[in-house]
Amino acid sequence: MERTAEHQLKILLDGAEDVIPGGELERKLEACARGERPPLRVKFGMDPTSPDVHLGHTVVLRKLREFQSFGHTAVLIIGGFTAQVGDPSGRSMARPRLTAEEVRANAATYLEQVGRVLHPEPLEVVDNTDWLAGMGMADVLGLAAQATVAQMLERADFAARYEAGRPIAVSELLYPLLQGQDSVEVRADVELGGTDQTFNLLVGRQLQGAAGQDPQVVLTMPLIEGLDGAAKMSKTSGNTIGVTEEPAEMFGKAMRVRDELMAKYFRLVTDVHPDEVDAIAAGLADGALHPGETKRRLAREIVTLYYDAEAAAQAEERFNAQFRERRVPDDVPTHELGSQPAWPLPTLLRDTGLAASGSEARRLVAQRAVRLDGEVLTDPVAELGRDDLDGAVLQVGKRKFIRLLAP
RNA sequence: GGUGGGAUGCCCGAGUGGCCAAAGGGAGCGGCCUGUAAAGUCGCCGGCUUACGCCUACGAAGGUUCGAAUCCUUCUCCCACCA
Repeated sequence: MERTAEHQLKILLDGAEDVIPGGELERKLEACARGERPPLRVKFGMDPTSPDVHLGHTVVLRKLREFQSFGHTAVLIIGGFTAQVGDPSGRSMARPRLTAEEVRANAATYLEQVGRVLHPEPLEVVDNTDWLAGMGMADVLGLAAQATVAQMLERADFAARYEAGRPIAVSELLYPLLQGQDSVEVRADVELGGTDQTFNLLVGRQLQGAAGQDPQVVLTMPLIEGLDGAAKMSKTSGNTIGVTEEPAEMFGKAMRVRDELMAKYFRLVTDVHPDEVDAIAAGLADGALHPGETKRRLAREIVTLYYDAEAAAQAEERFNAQFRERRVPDDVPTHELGSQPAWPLPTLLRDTGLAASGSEARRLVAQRAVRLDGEVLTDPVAELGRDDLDGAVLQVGKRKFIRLLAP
């Protein structure tokens, strides 16, 4: 066990939203430090429904990683069973039910991506299909008897829907219990989750207590807003920065983070030391730090985390060239022209994917958004000959470029 | 089981026979501004077409009508209230 319990606690609580019950984590850490108990088993569960890991996920994953750094065991639970049954949560009653095959494939992709954040060990990966799939009706009823309807209705999500008269499937009431059962099965000492998971995590405590186990400590992390600055980062909101995105893409997206969220991003998704994050926040507040430059730092930190400092520097250079100096980047994707002698502009825009349809292409031209080698094209019906096009860069808006090549 | 309400473009939501490719808002896209932030501002926002215009579209299928998102019939799905 590395470092003192006190030191661990300070790091582990940094950025956290809530620890329940207060003081309990400290006691467990101290017991470990004194060698009275083995390293903590820290649980984190995910549904393998969408395997794209983004910075929102990393807020919790990075916290899990910190536990690993202190020698504690990360217990990653793949919700294979849940994914196959189909979680009818929220409005999306049509949540996909995945087959065992899809679950396996998603889980593999997911693990590969999670591996970019977590340490390879100490790490346990388990699938809750192993214990949930085999439960009989009697087991289920026994589990269901451990919580009351009134208790379930306290969950914010359920309460709001019940109040509004919107449907709540009976099966939904069981989900928190299944998740709690996971905690019992893996004998979790701590469970991590976003603040929206608080209720479910607490159910785990309850079930563990009933099973005679020492209930897990619940440690919740804040939800981080996505690039739109409004909704929490999620694939459905389309406001994510994915951990597998290319450096340039990652850097560019990071530059779109709202000013007000910068400090939060520094704190939750980068390795910048907490004390320095405080300094950055203060600098931004009193104007000592330039927001644009600070955001460049943020973008660098993020890219460095998933690639390296060199990739980050390149991404920044490219970014500056493109947006500060308005130069055409030199590594733009190419498009092979066909064999005909000339192309109508709308057709060209559509074929290259720069416009979704001919109609949109015409609109873009009318709005002076289309350039060929930097020259604005204004004639929506222009016929462009292959000699004019070969090697030229076709551009739409500020950030879409295609280099045209004749065969 | 009974009664009533509803299904409109990516989302929300107006529209109860022609002026409806369908108000308004949001999202999105583009111009200006700029730090690819926010805010602001102007424009676009079903498809095909240089254009005239044509096609597809208001849950599904039929029907009435010169003409239907709007009326009728059947069907599917959702919701509320009562039991």
